Amino acid sequence: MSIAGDLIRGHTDAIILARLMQADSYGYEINKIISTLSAGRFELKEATLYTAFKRLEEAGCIASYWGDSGAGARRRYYTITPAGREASHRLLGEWRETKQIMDKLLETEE
Amino acid sequence: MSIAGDLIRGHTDAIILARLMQADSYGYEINKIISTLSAGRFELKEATLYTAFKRLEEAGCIASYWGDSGAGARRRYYTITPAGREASHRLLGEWRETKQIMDKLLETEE
DNA sequence: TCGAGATACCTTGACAGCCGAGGTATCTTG
DNA sequence: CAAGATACCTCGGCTGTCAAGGTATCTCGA
Repeated sequence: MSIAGDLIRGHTDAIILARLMQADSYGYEINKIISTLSAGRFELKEATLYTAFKRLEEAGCIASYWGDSGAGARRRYYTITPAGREASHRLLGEWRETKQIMDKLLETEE
Repeated sequence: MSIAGDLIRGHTDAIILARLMQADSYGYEINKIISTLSAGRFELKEATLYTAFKRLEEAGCIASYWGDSGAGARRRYYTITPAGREASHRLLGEWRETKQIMDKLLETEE
């Protein structure tokens, strides 16, 4: 991975929820979307992803159901809950704030 | 802290090195500068900060020396090394990349 | 003079998230 | 029927954060 995992640590939930705001999805697909959108530079490891799913489901942010697979093994789909939408919105706000502050702290030449 | 620590996890080193690129400094001061520049929304805890100093010194990115204090207790000043400058530059690049990718992953409305 | 408060540094142990490694099951295709 | 893609899951180690607690120095006011 070109970008160290710790750089996205703490953003994992935000990324997953943002995906589920678009549409229901499942682990394997979310992983590929992230990889595609980031041109391969972000890559959530499976263990990380499933840990996050479990965490988010326990927190009531997402719910899951077994769905049909077009091809391949069975899929566990995740859908976002109202609490998840709220969390997603909050996390997006936090990201924007983080971005501003980090820029202030790192970009010293104006 | 309004911004969870995990959000800046992985950026701590970059923040510290960026500070030391400006001038030699010491723990207590760096902490206050970060707090000030972020309007109190980022706040590295002391334990975190000193852990980071130790890590960066062992990695050869910074060096330290005891300096005079104008008022108060003795201070351990840190200065950035050539390796630290390199690391700082690299981390800044990674931050810019992270920012772009995160925006792609989170900001869905164009 | 002496105690409070600011300055300043440091360590320990608990905790949480990331991930390497390994495992299971299903479906398609040759 | 074997190989490879799809798809899910767990365990254990590692690393960074932080609450809590500790030490020492200096200033200033009562």
